[in-house]
Amino acid sequence: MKAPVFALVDCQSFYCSCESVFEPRLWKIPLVVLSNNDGNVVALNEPAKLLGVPRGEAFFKVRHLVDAGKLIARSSNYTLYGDLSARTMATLGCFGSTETYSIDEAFLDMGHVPSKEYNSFAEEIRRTIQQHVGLPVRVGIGSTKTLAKLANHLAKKHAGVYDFTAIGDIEPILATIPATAVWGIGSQSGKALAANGIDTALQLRNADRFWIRKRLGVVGLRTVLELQGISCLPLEQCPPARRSICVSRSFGKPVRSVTELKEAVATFTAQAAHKLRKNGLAAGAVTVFVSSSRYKDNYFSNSASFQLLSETAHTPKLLAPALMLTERLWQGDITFAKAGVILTGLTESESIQLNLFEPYKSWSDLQERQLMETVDAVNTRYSQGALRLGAMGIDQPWKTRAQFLSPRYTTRWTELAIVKA
DNA sequence: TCTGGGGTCCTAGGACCC
DNA sequence: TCTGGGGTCCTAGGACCC
Repeated sequence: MKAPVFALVDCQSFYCSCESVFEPRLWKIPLVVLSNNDGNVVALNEPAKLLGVPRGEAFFKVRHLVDAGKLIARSSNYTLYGDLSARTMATLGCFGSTETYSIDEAFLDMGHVPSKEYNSFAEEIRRTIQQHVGLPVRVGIGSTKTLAKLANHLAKKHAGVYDFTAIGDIEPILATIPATAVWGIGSQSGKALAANGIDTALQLRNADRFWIRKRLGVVGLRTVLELQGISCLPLEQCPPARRSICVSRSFGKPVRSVTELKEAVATFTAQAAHKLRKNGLAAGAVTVFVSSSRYKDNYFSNSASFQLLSETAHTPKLLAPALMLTERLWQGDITFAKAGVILTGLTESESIQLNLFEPYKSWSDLQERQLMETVDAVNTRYSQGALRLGAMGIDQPWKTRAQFLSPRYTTRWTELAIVKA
């Protein structure tokens, strides 16, 4: 069998690029995209990096640059990014078998491409995605996923394409890369490695396997083997079933009343239930978590779960326990900054096990489904929350800030870009 | 004043079983 | 005082990813 070869294709400064596709002046000027609640900087384009803004910086610390006209900020517009991501993945799918790894990255099986053509193939991918979607992508190629990821990292400094398989001896290159730049080596593992004199990707590749196994577990061992060119992670073409669905938000302003906390949890529950139905799933348990601000003294966080009698995707059936849990978690002396809802115990909604102790009423099950289908259809047609439960509130004073939101150019007729000629 | 969200996997430890 | 071996399942917490 032919040894595998992987490409890792990722979009350059994905969120910023999505914003720039529909507002081309942004390609050339410093741009940042903010997290939910306009909290911190999650993406920067090249000009913004040159300005010295660090990723993850709290927005209020760089706000003066925006006020001075030196920096443009956008709230995150996940509707837009999700749609451009889907278009990018669809285009990439024309080049071979793919595994979507994140909103802006995918692995591609290169097995069917003659090795002499890797480079031109990668260039063709870049040209095509640029033409079809308008997004710049980079391609890294390697004999394992970990090496392909590392090659992609190098592609940032090599005109967009980097191919490890074209290089006879990669050791001198690995010696220039910090171990923490390797996929799977985070800050904690990085510390453990550094304490044992392992600072570079080359040292990691040559580290003692038994020590790695003991210190970093099987995941760490796999990383080392992959660096050695031994492929341990196959291309996953069918993503495994989701195990959980989570909707959580920081509040736009502090929440002190149980009414507001319940409104927020009700809203998150409805959103999570909508996601559930979109995926054809039903949930067996609901978890609610709440917390105060991490950045203040007396940080408080707590969570509680409720096991349902049988799996459901019916919003009111998920809402009742969620609200009950919220009342239990609320404390009068706490200022809440964030809450969330997690649905677990997910199963395909077509294969729900009936519960022996719960009355079975097929007509009401059918009615419930039809009701939810109608609600989803109305909300898709108009906007999420157009049709909602009273428990979600009207004014929603706690709702997330998004002061710099761009239009949903590709998914709303009313928000289409207008071209003046 | 203002500091994100949504996932997965692994491991260790406890409960429980024969 | 001495007190087996092996397995499963569940959960909480940690680490990682983007």
